[in-house]
Amino acid sequence: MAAEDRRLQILQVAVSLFSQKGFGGTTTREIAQAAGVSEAMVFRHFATKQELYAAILDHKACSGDAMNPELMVAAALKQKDDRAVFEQLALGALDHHEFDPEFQRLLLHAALEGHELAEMFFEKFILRVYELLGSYITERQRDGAMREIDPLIVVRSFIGMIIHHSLNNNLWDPKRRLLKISNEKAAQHFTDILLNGIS
Amino acid sequence: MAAEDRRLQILQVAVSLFSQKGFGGTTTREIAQAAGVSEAMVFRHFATKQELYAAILDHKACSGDAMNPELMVAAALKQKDDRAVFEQLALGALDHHEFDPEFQRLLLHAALEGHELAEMFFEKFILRVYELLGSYITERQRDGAMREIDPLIVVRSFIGMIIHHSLNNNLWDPKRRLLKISNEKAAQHFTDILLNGIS
DNA sequence: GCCGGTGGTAAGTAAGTACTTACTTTGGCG
DNA sequence: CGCCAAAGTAAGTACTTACTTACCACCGGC
Repeated sequence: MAAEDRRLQILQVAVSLFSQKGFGGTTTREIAQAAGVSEAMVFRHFATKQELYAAILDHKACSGDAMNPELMVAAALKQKDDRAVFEQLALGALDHHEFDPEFQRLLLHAALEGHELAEMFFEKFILRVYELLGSYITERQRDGAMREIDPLIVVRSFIGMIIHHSLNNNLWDPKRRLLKISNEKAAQHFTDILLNGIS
Repeated sequence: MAAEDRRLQILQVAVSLFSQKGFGGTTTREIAQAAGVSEAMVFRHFATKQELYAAILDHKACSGDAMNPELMVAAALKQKDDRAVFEQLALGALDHHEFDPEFQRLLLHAALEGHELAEMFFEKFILRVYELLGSYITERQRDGAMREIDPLIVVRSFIGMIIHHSLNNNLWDPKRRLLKISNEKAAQHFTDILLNGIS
């Protein structure tokens, strides 16, 4: 097997294990076993367990497709289509979290363990979403389309609905005992409540 | 030192460590050291590390003061004072999470690790909040005070705002770089957005 | 005064743990 | 073919881990 492929395979196997059991809860032997190689191979590709962990977070958080909020709603932003802006953003996030639940778990583990890449994700993504949405809301307030209220509180409310909904689906209630609803409907209703709430 | 006191002391020290570094990331030696005793004392009071962990989750999640949502808003519920119902609930949760940030971290760790007590917390608390708020909203919809919309979605939206705000403050943004706001103001604004959103 | 139980420890043990070393297999190329 | 580097491994090493054992010191009551 080619080195590059093996490296990627180990990485993917490790993603799954780390997301399930965290950094401290996963052993290098488990990773090697799951990849079907000896431990020595793991350490040939990643000098230390930490380096493997960092490579994973890097791979997941940075080489992102849905990691660019501006692109996702650029059209709606220009048209000042409030509903489209919020609904598309919500749907994008919900779909991403449903398609790749490991991502959210990994990120949570990293944040709880205080890994620097969790902070990096915060700065490179969350901060930008707040800025993007915040300034859009400010603009719409000046237009008279939304009432006066701290835009950051609005953003927090909206992001809260979305993230918490994903967290519920992925972590607390994977069987959907509390609430079973499509991402489309969720995005629509969250947007509905928010836009009504600040109009 | 009396046995009961020592037990409690070890428990509290372990709470702090587990909440910081999780189950796998905390060693029994660290716990003993932090409590100022030998490891043997830890194992005299708790047969295994697992048992200590379970005792902690039990202690935190069950012997709860703010663990009874009905009591907190009983008066407001009877008076059908919507604003008071939601605002008091929000403020109670926000204050609790601010006063005891370890609780949220511990719970998250437990949920990520798939500990049974996380599920128990879900059933004994979250489920009940959904039922309580859900049925209240249904009632108010019949009264014509709120528009027709799945009450569970409303509950999820509101809980989402609250939990995500606490999670932000405790985990992602302890320095409050994104949003610095008192719990009172947060509870007020979240309630504001929600009630306007569903009126 | 000494005795038993309670609170406490120093010094283990066996089974991991991350990581290494010294060695074997394999596949592609002149 | 013969060669050799890259892919791969078995069997370590040094250390940590959860958990034990065998032993001490205090102290109230007879």
